[in-house]
Amino acid sequence: MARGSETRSKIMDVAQAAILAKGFEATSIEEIVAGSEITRSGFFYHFPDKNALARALIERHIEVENQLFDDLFARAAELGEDPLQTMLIGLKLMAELLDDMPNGHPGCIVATAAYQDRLFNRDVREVNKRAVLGWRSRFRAMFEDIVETHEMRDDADIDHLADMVSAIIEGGLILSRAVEEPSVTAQQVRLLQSYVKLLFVPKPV
Amino acid sequence: MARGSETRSKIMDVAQAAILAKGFEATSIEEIVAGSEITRSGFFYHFPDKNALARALIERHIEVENQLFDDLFARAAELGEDPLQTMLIGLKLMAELLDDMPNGHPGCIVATAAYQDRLFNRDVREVNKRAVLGWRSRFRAMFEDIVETHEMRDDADIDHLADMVSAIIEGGLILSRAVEEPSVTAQQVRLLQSYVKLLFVPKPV
DNA sequence: CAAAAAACCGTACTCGTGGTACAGTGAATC
DNA sequence: GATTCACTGTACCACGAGTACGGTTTTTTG
Repeated sequence: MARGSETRSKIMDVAQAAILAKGFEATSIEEIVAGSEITRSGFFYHFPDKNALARALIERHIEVENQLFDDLFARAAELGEDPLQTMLIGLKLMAELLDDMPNGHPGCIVATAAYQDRLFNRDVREVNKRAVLGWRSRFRAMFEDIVETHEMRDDADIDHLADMVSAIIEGGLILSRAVEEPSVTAQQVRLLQSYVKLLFVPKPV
Repeated sequence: MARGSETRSKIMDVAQAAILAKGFEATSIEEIVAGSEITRSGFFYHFPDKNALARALIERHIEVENQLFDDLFARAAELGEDPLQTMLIGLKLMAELLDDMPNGHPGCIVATAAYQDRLFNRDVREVNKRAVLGWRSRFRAMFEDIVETHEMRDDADIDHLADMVSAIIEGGLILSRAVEEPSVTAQQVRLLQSYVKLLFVPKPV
């Protein structure tokens, strides 16, 4: 990695840790600078302002998370025999992954952005929106595969089902933070798994 | 209402509207003051600092929401024949209520607080925590009634089920904000209703 | 190897916002 | 009539974001 992008990502690492722990506004540039072995000038050389930092962080976060989901559901597809099983296994793996993070999930930057509308500019909110729509189409595709081969016991819209995965995770993260119980998110994902299990009729063996 | 508490609640009204639209940090005291026909000094007469405002808002919000839930599920209990039906009707009513808010739900202050840990002091976070635990015990009581008379098709923890109501709502609110689709929250509540319907075996008529 | 570009450092300054201090004022209350 | 409540007005401090800009050190490149 070139020298420039190396310090850039170092800044982002430090910023991300601080922001997830204390929130975006509560994290000062001074503080980020101190932890990154760089000066204020150096920071503003890489990012025109704090918004640019936020945007970069969200974009990186999305990439990492997408990769993680890719791997997770690829593994699930290996283990599962059909789309429904793959989804069920995938959700179980997700819950386990969430459990393995003793301090709770690092937290979703996307949610932070959603609740601070005007603090971030249009740009950042657009990136955020695209991320959520990305998840929707990802899970929608999976549910489409399922409905092709499995009957539904209740009529649920597929787009809404796809959104439910995101909603449960985001909602779980909020609860776990509010109540200070890291396990909550994983529990919610397991309930979602239970719903999917009940909603679709398994293929006869 | 006495003169003092009148301006106090006026400040809170203005602040709440602004905060839900733009976020806590993005709303300046100057701005609140301008919309409340009061001076800066007047603001600080009522609230020692911004944190006190946040705390007062959360507390008031919880009261209003609790009252709303009380009414909603009281109505549902009138319409339903047993605990399960009451819950299913209650969730439907909730979805309708969410739908009737054309600009989407005003948004949950609780979530804002959850994602800005250090911005608020311990006090505010405690209030927030109590609110979430309050919802948990509320819905837990309802689910306890249900399991007494209905069999479960999958084993789900009752506390987790109770949390799911909050999680779905909070998660739905985040998604709807991020994607700018006000209908998302209600859709998620309907899916939760679908889950509850599938999870419990209805009483034979 | 020299020139140019990239990646910084230092200092100094502006501006908005939260918060403090405190003296003063009009209206209600005791 | 004195006191308290609910404010107003002014002045002031601290801190963080952001700008401006000149200087310095690495890297890269011709």
